[in-house]
Amino acid sequence: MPAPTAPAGQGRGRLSRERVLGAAMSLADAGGINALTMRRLGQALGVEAMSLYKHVANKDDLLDGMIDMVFGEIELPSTEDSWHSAMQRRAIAVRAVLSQHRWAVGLMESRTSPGPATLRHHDAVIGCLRHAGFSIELVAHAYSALDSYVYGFALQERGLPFDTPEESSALAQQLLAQFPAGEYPHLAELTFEHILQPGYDYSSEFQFGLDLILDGLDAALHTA
Amino acid sequence: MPAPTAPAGQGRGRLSRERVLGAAMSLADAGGINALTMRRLGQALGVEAMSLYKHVANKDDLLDGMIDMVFGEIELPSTEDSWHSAMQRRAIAVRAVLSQHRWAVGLMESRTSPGPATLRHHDAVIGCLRHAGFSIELVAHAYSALDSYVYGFALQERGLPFDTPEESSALAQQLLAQFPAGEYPHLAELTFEHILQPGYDYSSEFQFGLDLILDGLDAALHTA
DNA sequence: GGGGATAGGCTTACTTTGTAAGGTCTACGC
DNA sequence: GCGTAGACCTTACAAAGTAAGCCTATCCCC
Repeated sequence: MPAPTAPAGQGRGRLSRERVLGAAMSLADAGGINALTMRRLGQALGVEAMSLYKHVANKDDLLDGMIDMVFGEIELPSTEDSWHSAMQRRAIAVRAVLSQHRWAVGLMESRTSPGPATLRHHDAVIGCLRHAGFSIELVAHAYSALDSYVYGFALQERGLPFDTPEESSALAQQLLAQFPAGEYPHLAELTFEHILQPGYDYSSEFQFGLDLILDGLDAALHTA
Repeated sequence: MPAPTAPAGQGRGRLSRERVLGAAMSLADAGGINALTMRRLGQALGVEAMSLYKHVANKDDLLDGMIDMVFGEIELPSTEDSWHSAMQRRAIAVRAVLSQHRWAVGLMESRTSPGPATLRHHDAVIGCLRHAGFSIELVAHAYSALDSYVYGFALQERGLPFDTPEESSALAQQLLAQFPAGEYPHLAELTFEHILQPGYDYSSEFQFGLDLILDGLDAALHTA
């Protein structure tokens, strides 16, 4: 009686897998993956925790769905660009998405049942490289190298204590101050003379390594 | 009265931070990070869970200690080799350690208080590169690129459902069989014609990407 | 040697988590 | 009108981390 018909609008309407996944992502984005509990998720949706189980099988299924949604946010590489720029754009897009959803990198590991968006994504990337003349073997090499780098970079970025360079450098300074003078000279040098310099931003390191890999693949493609 | 003096031998003697950390690593190695609970850890040491708190501040501290122990297992790069082979050896060593302690990659992220072994390790790597003539900036580039790759690779490796190629391929086959024929043609091609081929082993992909990065650094060093 | 301090281990108990089992209510087809 | 199905709720339990406080053996100083 209170609820009219709730024509699938925005707010209080019926639950659905999509709404559950979306709310779960918001929660995790805001408070980290540990802030995502079934009870809190229910609360965010105005519902009891157990009601969620009508829409996801269990928490693992929820996490699987979230990962697939993350992949869904990544634009598929087009086969119209050169493979080089397509892969560059994709790498940047993946990193962007992973740094927006910091919880995602840590999950990729254990989830072993890829969803449709994930599979579509992989298929498109492989297709792009095959299109450009990569042998199957070289595709495997390339994909492994690129993804390892991108995921690893995201992992490191997420390890940083805070988001802005200012906060980060404050923390590094405090950390360095703690350990015995002269104990780690090279680490200290790098920190003081580079990382703590104004304007340093770890995220700008991404491009360097990416170019290394892309250029190397270029060479491999042409000598093959 | 029952315990004689227990002269710090091997088994039932007193606890210590080292013994606790060691047992925690064994538990995590054997059953994954989720198998590591304070109660089970206590049980493994013949002790109640709460007793552990005399030796570690809390579970986070325990995890920090474990990570530092992992770093402690990695041989420090010597400055006697060429930087190229020293970095190659180090990368391989890191990967080996991370694949022996699969739980470790997933933790690196969130831990932000490095222990002494970790700091020593970083210092030695940076020192090795500086010794070889890398500018501070290039050291930062190089370290970021190498570690991103190594960690990312370890992350992907750990995502694989099972350890042996046989198990893995069985699973891939089963997975592929599930999705609609022709839906993901490139992914299917790569899987059937490469990954499922006898003798394929993902771990051998490591070297390819590593060489890409090392060779690229070589070039960067010489053009600088 | 005696006495008190200390440290390492134990007991108990509370909170938070995922989720199993089953109840209730609402809407809709006959 | 009534029964059936699906969505949501209530209750309950096991497992986790850990706070608080107890118990006892060891060790140190007089």
